Amino acid sequence: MPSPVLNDKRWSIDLEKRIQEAHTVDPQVYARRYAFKPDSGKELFVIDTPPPYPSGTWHIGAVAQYSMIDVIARSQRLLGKEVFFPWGVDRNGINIEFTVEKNTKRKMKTYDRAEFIDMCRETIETFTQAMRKTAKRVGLSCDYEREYLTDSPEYRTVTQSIFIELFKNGAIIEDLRPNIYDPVEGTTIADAEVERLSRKTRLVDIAWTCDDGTEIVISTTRPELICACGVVAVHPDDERYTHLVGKTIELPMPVEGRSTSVQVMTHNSVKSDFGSGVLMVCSFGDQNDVAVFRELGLTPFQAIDLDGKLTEIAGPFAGMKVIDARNAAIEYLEEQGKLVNVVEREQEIPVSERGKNPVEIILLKEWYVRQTHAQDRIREHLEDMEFHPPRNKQFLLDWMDNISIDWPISRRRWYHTEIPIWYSEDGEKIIVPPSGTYVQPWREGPPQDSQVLDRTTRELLGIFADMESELGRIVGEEKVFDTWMDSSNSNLFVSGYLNHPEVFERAFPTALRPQGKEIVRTWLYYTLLKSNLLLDKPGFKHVWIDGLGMDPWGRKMSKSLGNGIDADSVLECGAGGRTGSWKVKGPDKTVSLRANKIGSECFRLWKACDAQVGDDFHINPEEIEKKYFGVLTKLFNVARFASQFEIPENLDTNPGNLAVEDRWILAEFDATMDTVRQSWEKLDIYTATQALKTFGTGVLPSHYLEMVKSRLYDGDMSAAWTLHRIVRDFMSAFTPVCPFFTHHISETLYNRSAVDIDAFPETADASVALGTEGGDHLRNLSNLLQTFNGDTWNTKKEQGISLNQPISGLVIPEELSEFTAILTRMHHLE
RNA sequence: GGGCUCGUGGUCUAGGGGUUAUGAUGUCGCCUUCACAUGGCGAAGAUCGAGAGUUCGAUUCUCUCCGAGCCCA
Repeated sequence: MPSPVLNDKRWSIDLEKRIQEAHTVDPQVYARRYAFKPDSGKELFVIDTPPPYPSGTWHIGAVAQYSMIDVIARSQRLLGKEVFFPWGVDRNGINIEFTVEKNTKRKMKTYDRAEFIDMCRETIETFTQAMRKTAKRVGLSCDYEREYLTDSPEYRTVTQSIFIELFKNGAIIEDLRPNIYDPVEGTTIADAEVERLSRKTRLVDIAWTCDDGTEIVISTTRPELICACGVVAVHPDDERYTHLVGKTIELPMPVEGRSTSVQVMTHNSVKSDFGSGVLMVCSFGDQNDVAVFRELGLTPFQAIDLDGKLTEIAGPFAGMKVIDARNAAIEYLEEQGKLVNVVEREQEIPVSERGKNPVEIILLKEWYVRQTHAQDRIREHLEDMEFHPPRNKQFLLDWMDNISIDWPISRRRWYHTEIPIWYSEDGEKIIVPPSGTYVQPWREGPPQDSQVLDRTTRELLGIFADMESELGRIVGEEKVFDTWMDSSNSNLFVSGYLNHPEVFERAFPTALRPQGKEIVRTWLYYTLLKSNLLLDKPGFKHVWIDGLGMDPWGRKMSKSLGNGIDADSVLECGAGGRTGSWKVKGPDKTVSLRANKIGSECFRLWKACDAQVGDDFHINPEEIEKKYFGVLTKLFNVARFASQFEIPENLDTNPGNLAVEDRWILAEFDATMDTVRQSWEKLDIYTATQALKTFGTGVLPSHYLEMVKSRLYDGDMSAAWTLHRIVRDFMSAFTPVCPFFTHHISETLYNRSAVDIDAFPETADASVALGTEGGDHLRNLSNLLQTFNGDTWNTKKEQGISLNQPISGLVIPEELSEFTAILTRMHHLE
């Protein structure tokens, strides 16, 4: 008997790793396969890869999502597109600042700014390396040579240039507005960065006195803010207080430099059933206060400063931290006999997402991207974008419905892109660098060819070199951008904006934005906003929004729950014969999970066909192995079986003398391949993979191979041609999901790697293709054929005969008369 | 409190106004059969979360409730 060309007895993790290493060993080969070649003449397909944020370990759910982005990248190459699958790393931001602060046990602002920035860069570099290793291990076919870092001068230049562009066209403005502020980290944050935490707070009832002597009780959790009270409000329908409306009411605490009383007015937002039904409105206790101040046209007070301490209007409490001032205020009120009641209760308070610090709303002069006016236009652009799955578009629409204020983009942090502005001494003119230059105004002066603009009208006044003498002492902006200001340029950057205009022309709108649903309101929304404000275009052709990777019980993985599963442990499971085991805290008890072999190919296969895109998915290594490693084993063995038979010289040309069963399986294969091709075109990974799996582990081995085995052993070249043609094309179509597996098989058997195929395989036998009469006829017999085989196996089993023993008395159905010869031979019918 | 998802054999999952409700895994039974026992063949296993409504007909559409998750206030 001939021996198989595929040496290994079965697919293994060590084999997978060997193939993977060989795959990346030659940079030129790698580049030929995966580098972006915009001049190849093919249609461009640029993927706006989510640049991961390096922070120790990479979340396994994100790794799973990325592997699916890779499936899309590879499937688009298979369809003949020129794919740019960039590898970017998001390195700006407060996370890395926190890491350095934690490592050195020193707050950022105690450092020299330049020194701190260097420390951040060094620290993040080590994380970046680890992340790239995982990316390669899971098989991402990114163009790593063109790696971009969002903290590189090249990337930051784009951010700064876009800012200047938007400032000039009026989409970015500077204004004094109430801002959400994190006093501990000392920076403004956006709406999207606020979350809520449940904490114990004291709700205090305070007695206030009106000018007519009436005493009323007001409940509040923020007594320290009485000094910033602008108005006392009751609901217009609340008859208990009608008589008080318009009266003046005395503040129950001493204040400095402001009136000691306020008016009682009505407002619809007051909840009559909360406390006494009377509300003190302070600048600013919460977002509602902001709205009331705006609607009633009141001038806000600055009660809290940038350090989170009360200002001088707080009189005796000035200079105290908010929490100390609160305690002191309660004590004071008690002494004065104005404290009616105190209740301790659970309340959800707004905190910053990163630092978990209670946030304050304070008045600050900041930079804003105007966005409320752009919503309708963005909606129009959305019509031209295809969402996968369509229902996940709703996350975006809901968020857009809630947008009521502009986007504050300036932050008082350091490891971010600098706002590229200098101010003239009189503060009336600003200096901005020329497009394409990266500047750091906190430590350098403007380039000579910078432009001087009027700060309010944005009118161009001249060139810096000519005007330097009349500007006085120039001050560089110290503030930086919100990191989303960087991230939301990613599609522009990877498509060639500014750096490669001729590519950008063809590549924008960017072909694909793949991402998780948890960052729809930030990354996706801000990107679309930018593309709209800058170019008035939709940002993408396709938006692909995947669900989140959850623990085996469907809960979010988190350190505190102890239910995390490390990505590397899954990818390395089985390497060197080492099994994997995981201790995961379940809802009731800690569960031990075990698996012998997983690896990248099995992991990818699992993600590709375990659930449709967009749904949250449960990650359980035990199940991944149980359900999908067998699929790989099966497919490998089909190929290994085939590999022992002669491979016809010309697999591309149909020999023309095929037996009916050969033509039948080719008819079935053509239908499968048609589904696969269409699914790859629609970015439908699930359907494509399911179709391949069903064919490759089902009808092909169970029915066709059983049928033609004896012909193959007899050296029948028609059967060999059919089988090899199918195996070869199958590997090509399957390569997006399991690139190393298919690479190995196709290279070993056919001297041509499946990963190099850049045209979807053509029909092997045109006479049985989808839509032909001959093909339909054969496909219609499939069920009957498979049922007959099943019945025959069953009958043998019932009669206690082994499958290769002859059997008599079975009748082949009339419709299958064409198959009489082969079925008789297959089952040893007598 | 509001919004959006999701609830289908033990477990995971497909589907969708009329189907014997898909597939996998697990369970059980049989089979060393010349690619594969990390396998093959077969069997059992689901009142499609609960209730009401629309309909000739609902697991599918609508509503209410229950449960899970995410997001927001």
